[in-house]
Amino acid sequence: MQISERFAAAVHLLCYIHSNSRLERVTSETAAESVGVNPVVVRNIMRQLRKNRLITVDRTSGILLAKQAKKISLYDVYRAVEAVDPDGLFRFPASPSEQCEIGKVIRPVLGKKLSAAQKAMEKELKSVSLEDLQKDIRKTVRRAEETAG
Amino acid sequence: MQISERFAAAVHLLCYIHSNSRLERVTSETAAESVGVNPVVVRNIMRQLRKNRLITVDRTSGILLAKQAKKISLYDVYRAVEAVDPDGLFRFPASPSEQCEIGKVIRPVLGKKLSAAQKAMEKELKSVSLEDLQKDIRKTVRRAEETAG
DNA sequence: AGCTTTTGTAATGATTGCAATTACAGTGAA
DNA sequence: TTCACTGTAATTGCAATCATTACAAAAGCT
Repeated sequence: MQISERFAAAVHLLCYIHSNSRLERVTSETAAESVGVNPVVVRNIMRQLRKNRLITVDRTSGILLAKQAKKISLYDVYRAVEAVDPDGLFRFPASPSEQCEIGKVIRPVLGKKLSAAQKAMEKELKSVSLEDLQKDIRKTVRRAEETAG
Repeated sequence: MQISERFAAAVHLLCYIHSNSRLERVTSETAAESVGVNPVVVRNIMRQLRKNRLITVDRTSGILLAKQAKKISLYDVYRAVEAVDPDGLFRFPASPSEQCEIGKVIRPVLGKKLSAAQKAMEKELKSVSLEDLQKDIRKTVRRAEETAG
């Protein structure tokens, strides 16, 4: 099982906006080309990012970040695109036996442990900003150029 | 998105085996009833747990844990039932643009951050044993009985 | 004002993955 | 040998994801 690529696509999209919006007009077409998905997918992601005030979409300037890159965390994006279900990351069988001691209480007991695990993952996402990513991207590009050259 | 209920079902199954296998014969039928899934689902989970040496299945004694409950972690179960894809928890768009600076490097750069997040989640799963769960279950049952009077 | 570009959104379809279920062969205990 | 289970394959139904088509609405440009 995997978390929908919509999340990674949204992060890619935001990085793309961040590094390109000053140089050229960013549209759902150009972004879709970079991310490698359909333009309509980009527009749907854009809707979620806009609703969560991570980007602004404007006729003249195109698509822009709505905040500083260092103020946008991976977690913000993850929440905006609803990467995981509101019921939590881990799914449970719908109807364990009410007769069985285990069945009666497993859900809250195990649920507590699993939600701690989910929170640990989300805490990591909170610790990474778009700016951090952008720095790593530049570093990686530079290193690749040195190796090639 | 959510992680397959097969994982939670496997944990439930192991708890059920742990608390019942001394008292009565545990079969895929009785276990399926407790967990609330089809017996074939239980047998398929059993196959994975057996392959990973977490349970033994024996004609006379029925289904038993293969190790002490304190030596089985949620992570062991999570791995055994292949709760997440070998490619990792987070999915990526298949073909980002090779022309674009971002597209060229986003995958490894973002991948590193996301795999750190996944690892944080898994670390939490490693910290919880079946025995821990069993204790919480007993505690919860006891508390419910007290409240009921 | 009229044309053009792009966004916003709905609808459809293909693909995939999950879980339920049916079916049946194999195995060992009684 | 009979019976009760396990082991496993095959199928079906269903839900989620993503691609794609289609088109109305908005807003720039001439």
